[in-house]
Amino acid sequence: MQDLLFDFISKYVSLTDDEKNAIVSFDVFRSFKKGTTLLKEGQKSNDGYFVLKGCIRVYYVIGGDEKTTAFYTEMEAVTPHCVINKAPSDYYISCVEDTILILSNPDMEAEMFNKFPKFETLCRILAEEILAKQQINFDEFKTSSPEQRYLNLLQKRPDLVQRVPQHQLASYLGIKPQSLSRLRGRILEKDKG
Amino acid sequence: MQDLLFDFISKYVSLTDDEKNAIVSFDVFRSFKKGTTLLKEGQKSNDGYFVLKGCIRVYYVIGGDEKTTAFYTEMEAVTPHCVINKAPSDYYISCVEDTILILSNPDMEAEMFNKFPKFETLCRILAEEILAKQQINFDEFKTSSPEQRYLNLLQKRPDLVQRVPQHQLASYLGIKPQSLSRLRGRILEKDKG
DNA sequence: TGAATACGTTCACTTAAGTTAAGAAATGCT
DNA sequence: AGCATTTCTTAACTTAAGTGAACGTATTCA
Repeated sequence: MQDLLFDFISKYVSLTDDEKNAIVSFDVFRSFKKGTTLLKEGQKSNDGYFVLKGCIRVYYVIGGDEKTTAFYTEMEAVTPHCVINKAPSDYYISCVEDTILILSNPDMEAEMFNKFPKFETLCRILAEEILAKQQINFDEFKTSSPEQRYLNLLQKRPDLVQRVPQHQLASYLGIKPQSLSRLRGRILEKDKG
Repeated sequence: MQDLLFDFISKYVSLTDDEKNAIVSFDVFRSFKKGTTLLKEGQKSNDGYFVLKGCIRVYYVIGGDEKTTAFYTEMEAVTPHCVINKAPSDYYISCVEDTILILSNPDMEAEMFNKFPKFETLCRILAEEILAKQQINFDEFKTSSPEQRYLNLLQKRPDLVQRVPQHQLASYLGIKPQSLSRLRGRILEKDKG
């Protein structure tokens, strides 16, 4: 399991055994059952997440219903907004599947940055890379219709469409579940005709 | 002008005079006339931008027309995707107004990170903070209607609505200029009634 | 300064998403 | 296994965005 992490990191910086051991010594690997809530609205937390296996989901509760805005799957990382700005969370995070995560928090990061500056480089590069990807994602979202967004998702993250409930996918696409159903029907019709 | 930069940085890390001089020595302050194109589709570039004064705009040309996806104004920074992934740019960046920018590039950053590790900390914190803001932004976009997005923009960046042409604002809101016109009329009606 | 271009608004019409409701299918739980 | 709940789909109707066109008003620039 740890190898998954170190293989991932090796794409960005090379770690000595010392550095690897330092990570392991923090004992950050955690397993969660499907449905587990990791973060609640109103809650303060210091935990960042890196998904080793499984899928977690960010959602808001607005006017009584859930609005899903993000899914994180294997080798994706997220530091919740509430960790950055030290305020109560605006949203929930829960496990879509049985999930294995690596937890991080600012104290642990500070200690690591101090001992091994290389880790700060890693985090900077990761943040910059994720930010750039996020921007492209947002751009695509803005410049396309719900139908295009769905087709795009089928291309880019076909696994998501399988492993995630439709109604959660719908709000991820910025539409209602009924519209997603209809839209899928429309696409099937086109493929036939 | 430089003070604007150093005041901004001082919110994150404190710089010595040596460090300030190092920045200045890179001679990174640049002025551009309204309408100047900073980056073109297909072009490779290494420049990141920090807006000291003015406004720059990111847009795609899709099927012959412009889709504006971002505006950066005073004290906002952007590193184009093409700089991160070293590929030709998918989009254009141009100046909405006469603009003063600070240019950065990976070589210069590497040198600074080397001499003053504090700069890497600054960049990491900035990237993390911008990423968190961007995520909230994206979440708001996904969970609201074009009308709500416009009202939200009026609240959060009222200046933008003034300084930017309507048709550019429209695609920024994910809709057509005609729809923005109509939508604004609708809001005015409501306010009256 | 005058012609050309770009910009914003309005309108009529089309298309697609939101809403409400109902029912079928899948899932979870005891 | 059987009941309850959640999830997905369908349908009819409403609302809003997309489209194409027209028109008046800046802006640009030769």
